[in-house]
Amino acid sequence: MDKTEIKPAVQDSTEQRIFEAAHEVFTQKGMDGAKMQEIADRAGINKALLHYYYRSKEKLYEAVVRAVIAQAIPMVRKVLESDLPLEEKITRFIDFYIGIISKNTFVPLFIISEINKHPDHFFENVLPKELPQPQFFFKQVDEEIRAGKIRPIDPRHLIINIISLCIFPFLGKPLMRILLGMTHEETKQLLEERKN
Amino acid sequence: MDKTEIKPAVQDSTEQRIFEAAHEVFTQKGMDGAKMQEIADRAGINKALLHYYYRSKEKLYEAVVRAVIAQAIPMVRKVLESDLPLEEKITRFIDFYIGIISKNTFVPLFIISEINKHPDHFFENVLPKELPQPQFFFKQVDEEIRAGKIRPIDPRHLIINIISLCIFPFLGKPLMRILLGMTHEETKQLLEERKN
DNA sequence: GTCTATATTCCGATAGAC
DNA sequence: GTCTATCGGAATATAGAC
Repeated sequence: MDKTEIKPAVQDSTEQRIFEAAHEVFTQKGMDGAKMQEIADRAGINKALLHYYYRSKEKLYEAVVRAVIAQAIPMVRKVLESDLPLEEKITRFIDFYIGIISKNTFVPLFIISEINKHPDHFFENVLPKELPQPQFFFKQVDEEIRAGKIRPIDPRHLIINIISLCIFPFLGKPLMRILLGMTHEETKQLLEERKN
Repeated sequence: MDKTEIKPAVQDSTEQRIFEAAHEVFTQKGMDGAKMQEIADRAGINKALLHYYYRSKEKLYEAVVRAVIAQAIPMVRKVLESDLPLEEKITRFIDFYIGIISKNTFVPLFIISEINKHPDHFFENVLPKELPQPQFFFKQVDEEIRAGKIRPIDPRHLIINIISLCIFPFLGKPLMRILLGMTHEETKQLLEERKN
């Protein structure tokens, strides 16, 4: 028991706190909008420490992006690669996904935005080793179509449809609120309802 | 014919060129990512001139936002307020919308992103005088449900669904391309197909 | 490891000549 | 109206004391 350092998964080390603060700020404001000062403030430490742990803003950003991607990929794989029956699979995915995203509203917009603005960061540096394999999902859809269980559809469109209907309502929440003239409460409730 | 200045709608004045350059840069990079230098470069003029025509970066940004909103609002009104039969209305909207957005990929993401990052700019300064009125649309949907023409659905969800399915595929295009392992060409073709 | 102070870079904005 | 040159502030990054 004389380890000099305990290394539990959840540790309140400075590095950890910095990372969490950076995660918040970057996902909400993007690479350009994020300021090192704000990150330092939220972490309750000094600007200089940011550079001590992560050499530069860019490196810190990369760490966050990597974490965000690492969290997102398994969710997608889960849909594409599990061998549950299609409908069940989709239902589960939607439940699971809407749960996550409700608590983490900024992440999807962050991913989409930053891919557009800084494609290099995503594709040169932070690309995950193992991309999801959609082939299995394609095959499954084809089978269910042949069995007459679902109407004929290009499986890629099906995926896009599902993802669109799950993600966009959250992305566009503020916009919709204005268009439909709703209060925050109504908006929140409406999104809850969508699990149908 | 001795007017000192001709004032056609499409004029290649410096102010016009600045605005167009600003429109490109702001919609692609957002308020924070956009740099005055880049706007000047694209307009083929000097940084100082930007300030001559538009006093500040913020003012220039506002001008762009105003234009973007002014262009977007009528599109939404068209769906919500015209008195075509519902299905026809939706079909037309989709055609029309996908046409526009294909040429103007960045605008929707710009709107959604900037609303999240700078709500003040959108809601304090640039709010359009006249918001679309969804009530008419709601009523129409109700009627068609009662007539048994469409299955029962909260009209707000219907709107959200339509918009999601139209907009998100473009927002998420780069993401989808990676997930599904497609080439640019395949992606483009897939989006074309979606008018179904 | 953590801080203060300072260097460095970048960018929006202004002054002033033409 | 348009340019060059420069100011001033903000933000990233480093030096160095503790």
